Amino acid sequence: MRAAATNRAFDRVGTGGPDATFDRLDTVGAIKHLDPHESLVLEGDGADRLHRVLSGTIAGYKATADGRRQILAFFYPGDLVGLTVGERYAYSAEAVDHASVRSVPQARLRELTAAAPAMRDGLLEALCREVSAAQERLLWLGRKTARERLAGFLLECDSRIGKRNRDGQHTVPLPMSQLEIGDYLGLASETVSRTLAELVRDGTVEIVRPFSGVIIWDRRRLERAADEGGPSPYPAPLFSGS
Amino acid sequence: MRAAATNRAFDRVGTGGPDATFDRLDTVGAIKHLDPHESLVLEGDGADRLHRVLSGTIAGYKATADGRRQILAFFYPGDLVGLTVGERYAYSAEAVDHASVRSVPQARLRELTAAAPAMRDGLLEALCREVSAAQERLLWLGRKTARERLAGFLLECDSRIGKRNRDGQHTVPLPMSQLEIGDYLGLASETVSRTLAELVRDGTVEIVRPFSGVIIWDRRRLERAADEGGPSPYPAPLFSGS
DNA sequence: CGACTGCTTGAGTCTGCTCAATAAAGGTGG
DNA sequence: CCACCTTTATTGAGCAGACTCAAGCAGTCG
Repeated sequence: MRAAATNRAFDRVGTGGPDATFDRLDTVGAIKHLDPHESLVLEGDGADRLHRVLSGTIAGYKATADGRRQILAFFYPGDLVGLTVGERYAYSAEAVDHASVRSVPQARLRELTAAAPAMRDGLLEALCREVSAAQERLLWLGRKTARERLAGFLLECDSRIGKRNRDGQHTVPLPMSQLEIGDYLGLASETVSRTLAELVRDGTVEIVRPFSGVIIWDRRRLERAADEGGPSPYPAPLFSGS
Repeated sequence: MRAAATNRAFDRVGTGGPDATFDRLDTVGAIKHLDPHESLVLEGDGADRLHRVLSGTIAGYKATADGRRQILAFFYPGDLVGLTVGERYAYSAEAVDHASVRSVPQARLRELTAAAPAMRDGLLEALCREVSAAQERLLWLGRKTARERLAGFLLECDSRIGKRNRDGQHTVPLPMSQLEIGDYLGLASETVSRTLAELVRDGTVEIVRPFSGVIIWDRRRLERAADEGGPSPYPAPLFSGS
């Protein structure tokens, strides 16, 4: 049972997605392996396939003519890449590290959704979560400081792929480079480095060397940093009045 | 036939949405009138209704504890506000000007979607467009200059609610204040004012006084401003090589 | 005809960017 | 296994785009 073995790779995905809903996708389509930075889909290309991440990390992004890049999402095992109603991909996607995906032809997908209403509901829900995630990010990029964005990012990564370690702390793997984190947060890579250094000086987090993740030492402070920005002025208001 | 009369209000919506798909929504739910700045839904509240804009403009937004605000979308007649799979609204929404909506209870909506597959497909498509719009905006907020964002915004407004006037130019109504435009583009209202003044100095657009919209005098230049930023260095590369 | 709200414009500041130099990792071939 | 080369991270110096604060103006509404 190869499918079952493959599935185990994302049993641990924590967002509580309707992952099980898409299990039957595992019976169709071809598996593709990607090297770091290898392209999976390109914005504007015909959206002939839907991709489900099996292992590794994929970055979805948009780019401007002059090379600026905005990463829209990091996709982890269980996530769907290239979901669209139109006939063209709305964004490009490439592997962050060594990754593998199962690519399901649109035609097969249509058959499956026609047969299984639960599948269609699953797609609706996945799409809904995608909207919600993108909108949350709009607040970050439009209105938050570098410190707030990075803190929010680390917490987001923790909830998706973080694990509690033997010391009771959470270790958050960061498979992407600081440049990619910057492209996700709308920051220069230098700013990511500096801001991360600040969180380390605080004692909020520790960097796993060589750079491959962080350990969260003071979650409370990290949460405060995520929606206040300041190093730690006064306890969070917690929506008391007004 | 009051429903038909109400419908006419958004016959002109230009995004080619599946508006007709939702016509049967017009047979259920109550019509609500909203004054400027009147709240329609609040983030976190129980998402017991889906709202369809009949007239006017609605702003969907998220806010931070300390009052910073990011407008996620402006909703025009025909648009759906409050679409979510979860049981809580993911964002707040309030009227920009005098507006009216039809509010359909979730229960009725479920009945309707159960009965009409086309309705469900319509929701899927609407959601998909919402993702796409949000992701495009991520690129703006993360990687574009004030000039690029504003130019892009004016073009977006034009394509949604702009009209060709007698002189052959496009007139774009802007029902929202410059503060609201700023909250949409992640800019201070002063920056909106200044940047708009720059486009006026260029001869790219003209402001309709009192401030209520713009006339686009040089669309080519506006398009260049939207994806280059610079006042007008050299003709757009148009993706020639690489 | 005032009072309010929203727009405009100026002056100064600041966050985050660019450019640049150095250090640390990772990969490759001898 | 080591020397070499490339890529990525760190840190500093200076700059700039956009923000804040503030004053003045205009249009609207009671």
